[in-house]
Amino acid sequence: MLLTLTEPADVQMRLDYFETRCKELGLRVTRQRQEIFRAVAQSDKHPSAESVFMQVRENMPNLSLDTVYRTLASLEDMGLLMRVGLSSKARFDGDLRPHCHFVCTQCGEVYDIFPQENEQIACPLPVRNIGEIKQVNIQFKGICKNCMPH
Amino acid sequence: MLLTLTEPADVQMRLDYFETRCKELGLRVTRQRQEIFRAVAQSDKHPSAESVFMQVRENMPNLSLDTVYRTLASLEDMGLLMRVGLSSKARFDGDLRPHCHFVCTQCGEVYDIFPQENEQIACPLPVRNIGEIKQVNIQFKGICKNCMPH
DNA sequence: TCTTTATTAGGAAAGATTACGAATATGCTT
DNA sequence: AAGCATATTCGTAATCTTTCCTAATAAAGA
Repeated sequence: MLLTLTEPADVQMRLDYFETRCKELGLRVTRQRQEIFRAVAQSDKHPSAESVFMQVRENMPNLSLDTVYRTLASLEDMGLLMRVGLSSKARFDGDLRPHCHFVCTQCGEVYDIFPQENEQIACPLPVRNIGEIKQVNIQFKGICKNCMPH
Repeated sequence: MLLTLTEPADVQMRLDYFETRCKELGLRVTRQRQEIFRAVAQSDKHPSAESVFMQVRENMPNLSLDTVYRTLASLEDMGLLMRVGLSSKARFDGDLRPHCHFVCTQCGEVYDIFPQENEQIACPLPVRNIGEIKQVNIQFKGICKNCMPH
């Protein structure tokens, strides 16, 4: 299968936006942040922290793994990249009726969301070209009412 | 908020189905498996491995954590429960256009799925009652074509 | 250039999950 | 009911992923 690589121009635009965003938020534009963001922005491979670390390290041998984790988390907070999946701790659900989950990023609580009668969850997308689906997982992330500053 | 607890009768039905399923697959119905499955089946709290461990341990002080992890994984394979979220390793995506992911449970590869022009991803569900949504995550799990026994 | 202070490197610690060998108990057979 | 074969479990150690801590570093404004 052919994967379309992100255009360099596009990456440059994103890097520019990254700098803008940093300045907006009063965050320093360090070389580490730039390179780490670039590594994710120009990849189609959904890299792990470890693989970002390996790649950026080629040009920055002193980069620490902690910095990668810290930076990826802050880039996520800044809305510059998204984390695929959830937190590092597995949670289980014995209820197999089709439903979604709302995960509170503050307290970690997981809420069930059952679709209304007339609502369809299933998204009939061109997934079948990729493989055989065994399971669908729809998650919302946000702040739950308990954690909201009333 | 009031959470409806799963009916006991329902749990008993699930336990029966659990036994049937074990026998179908030639797996032994051990007390550990029963109790671990029961703990998840009768909970609305999306428990973690650790909390299942703690709970079942009250009546089985010798239960080992390894057994909990092993059993939860096999129950997932058997289709008796689902794992909320993904694997233990975080993956990141710099592409913020709305799209879904297909995760191959065999090789771990993550594929992007972009919706067609006329397709809507967003599911307008009663999520707003729970909190403020920051992000939506739609994942498909299955076996990708590369890993399928052609 | 100088100063302030956010950020990083490096290693150690914590947290979550898995691996391993000896002991146990299930399901089958008699 | 007893015995057997072997899948499963226990207990602990090891691994893997992520986070914490402190001195050193470097970005941004004066």
